[in-house]
Amino acid sequence: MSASHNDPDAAFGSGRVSPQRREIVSAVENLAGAFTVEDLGRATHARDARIGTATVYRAVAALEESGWLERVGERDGSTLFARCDAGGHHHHHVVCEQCGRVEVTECPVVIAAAENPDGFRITRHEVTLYGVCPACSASGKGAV
Amino acid sequence: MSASHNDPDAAFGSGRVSPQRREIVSAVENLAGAFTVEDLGRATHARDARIGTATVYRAVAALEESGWLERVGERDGSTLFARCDAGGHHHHHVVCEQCGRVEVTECPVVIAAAENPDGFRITRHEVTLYGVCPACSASGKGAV
DNA sequence: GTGTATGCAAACTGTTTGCATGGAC
DNA sequence: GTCCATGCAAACAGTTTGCATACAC
Repeated sequence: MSASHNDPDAAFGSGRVSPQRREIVSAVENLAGAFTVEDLGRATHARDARIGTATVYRAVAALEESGWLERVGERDGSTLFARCDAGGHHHHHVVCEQCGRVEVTECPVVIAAAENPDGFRITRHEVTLYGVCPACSASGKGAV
Repeated sequence: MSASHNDPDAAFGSGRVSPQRREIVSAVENLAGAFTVEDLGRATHARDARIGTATVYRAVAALEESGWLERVGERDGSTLFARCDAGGHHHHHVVCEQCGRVEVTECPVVIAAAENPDGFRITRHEVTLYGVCPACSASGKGAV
């Protein structure tokens, strides 16, 4: 089986898989949390210094396209991504403000018809929850 | 009374008020919806062509600081702003996807303790609702 | 008179794209 | 053999900043 759930090659769906892309996928798996493209580029460079920025951006775009990565928010001016295997089902993300850990959460938005301000018909929503994960809570540090 | 709720001078709080800033405030009031800094710059230029981009950015920052303007989302790569007089009370925004009209809405997020994924302690959330306002609904156009 | 807002242009940051080359399939 | 992915650098968009000048207070 060349496409187990841990096979980097599976992440790109029908796209081609190069050694660089394998490194990028592997780096994402080691990051284990929300990251910017710059974070990922840095992590990837630690493994192979010859991988260019554009390659990382293009790989991230391909991974997002295939559904293996998801946009989970933003930090400063940069987009935050995270590995996500929630598939097509409606969900949102919780991001730990201390370690960046990301978990999938059920949709916490309840919109009562009476609350629709001025009769807006709500078509979609964007939600990101921020919090502190159990591990960071246990370590006793306050919010940064 | 030099600071009625319609007095442009009041918008800047303790900041100084120049003719340019008055024009900018006035332009915001005419835009009446979500806008980018570029939108605002264009509207302002229609009134006084000599107002520079940096001035608009700085004025927007000052207006956001004073609470007169609020960041309500983003469109493409640009930040969306809108006039907001909800004061300090917790609220969110609904943006009409057709005309850009913005309304304040009560917080639609309900987080049951049992739903906190893996025991995250939720500290804050970002929510933006998108929809179609009554006027646009009435005009019968489908979503763009 | 003092200090802040302006205007211009240059600088910056995150991201995308063009093009020639190497490699996946 | 074909076509896609790479790498480099240049291009880009949105936004910020430096500096001398004008003006609000």
